[in-house]
Amino acid sequence: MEFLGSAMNELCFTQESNRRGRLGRRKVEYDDTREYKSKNLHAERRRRQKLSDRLLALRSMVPIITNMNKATIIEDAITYIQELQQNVKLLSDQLLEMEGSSEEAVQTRSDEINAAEEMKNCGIMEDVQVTNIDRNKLWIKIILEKKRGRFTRLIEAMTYLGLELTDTNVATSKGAMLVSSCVEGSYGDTLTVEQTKDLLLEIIKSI
Amino acid sequence: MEFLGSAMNELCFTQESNRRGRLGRRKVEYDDTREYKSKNLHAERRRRQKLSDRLLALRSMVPIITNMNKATIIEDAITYIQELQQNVKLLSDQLLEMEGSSEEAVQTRSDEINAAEEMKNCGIMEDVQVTNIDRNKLWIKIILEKKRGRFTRLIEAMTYLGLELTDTNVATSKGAMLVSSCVEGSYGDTLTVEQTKDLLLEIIKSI
DNA sequence: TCCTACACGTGACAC
DNA sequence: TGTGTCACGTGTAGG
Repeated sequence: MEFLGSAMNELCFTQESNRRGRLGRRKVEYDDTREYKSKNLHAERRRRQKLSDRLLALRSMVPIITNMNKATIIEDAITYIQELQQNVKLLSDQLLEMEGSSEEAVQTRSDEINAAEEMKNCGIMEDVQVTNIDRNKLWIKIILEKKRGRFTRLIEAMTYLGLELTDTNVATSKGAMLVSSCVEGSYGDTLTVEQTKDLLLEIIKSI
Repeated sequence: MEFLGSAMNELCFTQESNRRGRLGRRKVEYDDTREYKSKNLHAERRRRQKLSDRLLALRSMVPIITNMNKATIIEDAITYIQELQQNVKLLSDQLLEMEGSSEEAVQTRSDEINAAEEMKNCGIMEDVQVTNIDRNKLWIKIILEKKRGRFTRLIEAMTYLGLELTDTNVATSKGAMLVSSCVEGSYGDTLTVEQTKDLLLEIIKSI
């Protein structure tokens, strides 16, 4: 049973010291003139080169390399994979938690969509009416989609834009919200019907 | 220059065919009786075993293995790492987007906290008053912390629990919300002052 | 000099 | 039959 023949003594070594780290160096140049015992020499050479290339590629994927050794490259790759897996787990958990906490918001939005549909199904349209009921006093009636916090935003906007509400009534039904109120100018300003109606339309569009 | 001496012909091969896949097989048993030319034989054996172990560990980390080859193991590990990196990027992007969209909610909560503090600083306390103004008609006054959507929830709860609101007035100031309303039983039921006050306190506690 | 890590060619298998 | 993969012992370069 023969193994590792003695014909290898003639192998030619050439000292190329163009080392790239420790891996990937080429110490020996192949001598195509001499005869080899094994026929699978080229296949083995290809196999070695392929494995070396893969290892090099793996090294390029891993950010932190402690050593250039083959074994350490694989070891670093393993720790990097573990790190990535943990990262993925952490992120997905965090994402799941966030989705759980924002479930309420999603529910709210779905409620609002349902409210809008119900409102349209019942033939109720958004509407603004303004009537002069006294000197410097207007009576307004607003019909709008019921959305969470929309009444508060409406009151805030009206107050901010100089409409003082003296008596306000709110009713909600079939996905719609009806607001009727007596308003006057915050600083005793006289309000025209057209002016106020345009103002209210602007407010409703923005909230 | 000597290379690969002929003394290796005596190497003993034993045919163990307990193959685990293709990697990790032990075809050759070491013969400690014979003499070896190289002194670094054991070191080389250790190095080979270590590298093989690392490769085995790497294989165990990667879920999908197309082949048991050394090169393919590394290749699969590379693709797995790329997959994991892409996964991390996707998840972190999604998380960032979610945080951005939930910024509004955080702002709302901070507003509510500020409102509650402002309200307490002004010496305003939550309060419920119920007065009988007519047969089957009560006048109620509620002071409570202003929170987004709380008025809507209040009206919904009152309606659901059998309180019909006939005339309602809402004012917000200094982080507080004042609701005054005339109420009667939804189905003509008579309401007592105590009953209604307890009901309102329950509602406010839960919204 | 010693030690570590590497590439080499080779025989043995497996498909 | 041939092609591909593996482990082996070895020589050598660099520390």
